Amino acid sequence: MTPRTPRADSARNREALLDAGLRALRRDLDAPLDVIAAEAGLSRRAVYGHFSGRDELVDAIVERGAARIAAAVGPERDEDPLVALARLGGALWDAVADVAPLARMALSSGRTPTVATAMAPVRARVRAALGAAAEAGTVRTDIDAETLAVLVERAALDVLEVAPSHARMLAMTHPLCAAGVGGARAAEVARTLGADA
Amino acid sequence: MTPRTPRADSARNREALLDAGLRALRRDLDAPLDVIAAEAGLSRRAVYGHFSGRDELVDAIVERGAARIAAAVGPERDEDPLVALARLGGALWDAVADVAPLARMALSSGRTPTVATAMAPVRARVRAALGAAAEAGTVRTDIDAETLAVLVERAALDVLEVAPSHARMLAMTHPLCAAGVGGARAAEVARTLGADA
DNA sequence: AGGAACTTGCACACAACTGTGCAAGTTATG
DNA sequence: CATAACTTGCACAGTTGTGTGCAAGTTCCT
Repeated sequence: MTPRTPRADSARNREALLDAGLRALRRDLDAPLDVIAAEAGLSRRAVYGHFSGRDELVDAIVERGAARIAAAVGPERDEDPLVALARLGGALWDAVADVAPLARMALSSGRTPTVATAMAPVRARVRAALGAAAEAGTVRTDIDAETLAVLVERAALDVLEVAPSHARMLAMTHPLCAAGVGGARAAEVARTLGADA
Repeated sequence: MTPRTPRADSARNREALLDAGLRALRRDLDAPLDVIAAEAGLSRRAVYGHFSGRDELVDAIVERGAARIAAAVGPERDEDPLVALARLGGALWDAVADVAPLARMALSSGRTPTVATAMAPVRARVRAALGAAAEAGTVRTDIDAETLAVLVERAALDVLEVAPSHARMLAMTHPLCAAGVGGARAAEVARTLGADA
C-alpha cells in the first residue's frame, strides 16, 4: 500500500524536470513537454513517469516556486509600511528571478487556481502594507486601493522581466514608485534597508 | 491587371475582422482563427478571402493599430518633458484601450519586426521626453536611461491591462510615477493637461 | 549478482489548428 | 435581372502537441 520511497536517481531527475520546466516556461509560457524534457536531459516519455501530464508538472513547478517565495518573504515585522513594501520587493528578487513565469501566470488571470492560492499570502502582505501607507499618507490615495495594489504588483513583475542593472535596488524602489512614492524617497527607503534583508 | 475596387460589403467585413481580431487577441494572444472569424460574424473560410493566412491578418491588425497610435500621439510640442510624457500616456489611452495586445507584442520581444518598427516612433518620443526630464532633474537618474524607459513603457502597458477607475488619469500619471515622479506631482502635471489633449 | 526501479524508443490514437479545393448559396451592383 | 463578387459548408491534408502501451535497455540498491 505504501508507495515505497523513490530511487535516489529518480528524485534527482524529478528535480531536474522542475528546474528545466521553470527555465523553459520563463522563455515560453507554453513550452512543449519535449523541450522541457530535453532541457532536463530526459526523454519526453520519462516525464510521464513522474507526472501524470503537462498540467501536473506545471502545477508542481508552481507549488515549489510558491514555497520558495513564502520562505523568502519571511515573517511579518513591525516596521514602516514603505520599508515593508521595499523589503517584499527585495525578498522576491532574492528568492528568484526565475519566479517571473509564476508571477506572470498569477497576474494574467489565467492558469489554475493553484497559482492564485499560492500567491495569495504575498498579495495580502502587499495590500496590508499599502493600506497602512495610505493611512500614513505616504502613498497616493487618489485612486482606489485595489487598483493601486495591482499596479504595484505589476511593477514588481516588470522589474523581474526587465532584469537590468541595479536590479535588486529597482526591485525595492520601483514598486514604491508605482505607489506614488517619489524616486528620491524610494531610494532613501531602500538605503535604510541596505545590507539587511 | 488593376485589382478592381472591392465590394462595399467585403470592405465592411474586412474591417469587422480587424476589429474582432483585436478584441480576440486582447483576451488571448494566440486566439484561433475560427473564434476571430466567429466574433466578426464570418466563417473561418471567409477569412482566407481577405488575408492569405493568420499571420497576414495579425500583421494587418498591427499595422492599423500603429497608424491609429501615430495619429493619436500627434505632433511634437515644445513643452515640459513631464507634461509631454503625461500627454503621451493620455493620448495612447484615448487612441485605444484595445491597443494593449499590440503593446504586449511590442514589448515581449517576440512577434514580427512589424510591431517593432510600428511602435518605434512612440518609443523614441518616450526616450526623448525622459532624457529631457533627466537633464531637468525631474525624474530619477539613479538608474540608466534605457532601463528607465522600458519601465515607463511597461507602466503604460500595465495601466491598459488594469483598466480601472480613473483610467485615463492613471494613464497619464502612472508612467510618470514609474519614472520616479511622486504621486502628488504626477497628479499635478496631469491636472495642468486637464481637459486638453 | 540479481531483481526491482527507472528510462528509452518506438508505435499509435487523439485533439486542436491551419491552409486549400470545390460546389452551392447569397448579395451587391452595373 | 444578370453577372461578378463574396460567403458558406464540407472535405481533406499537414502540422504540432499530448497521452498511452510495450519491449528492450540501463541504473540503482541490497
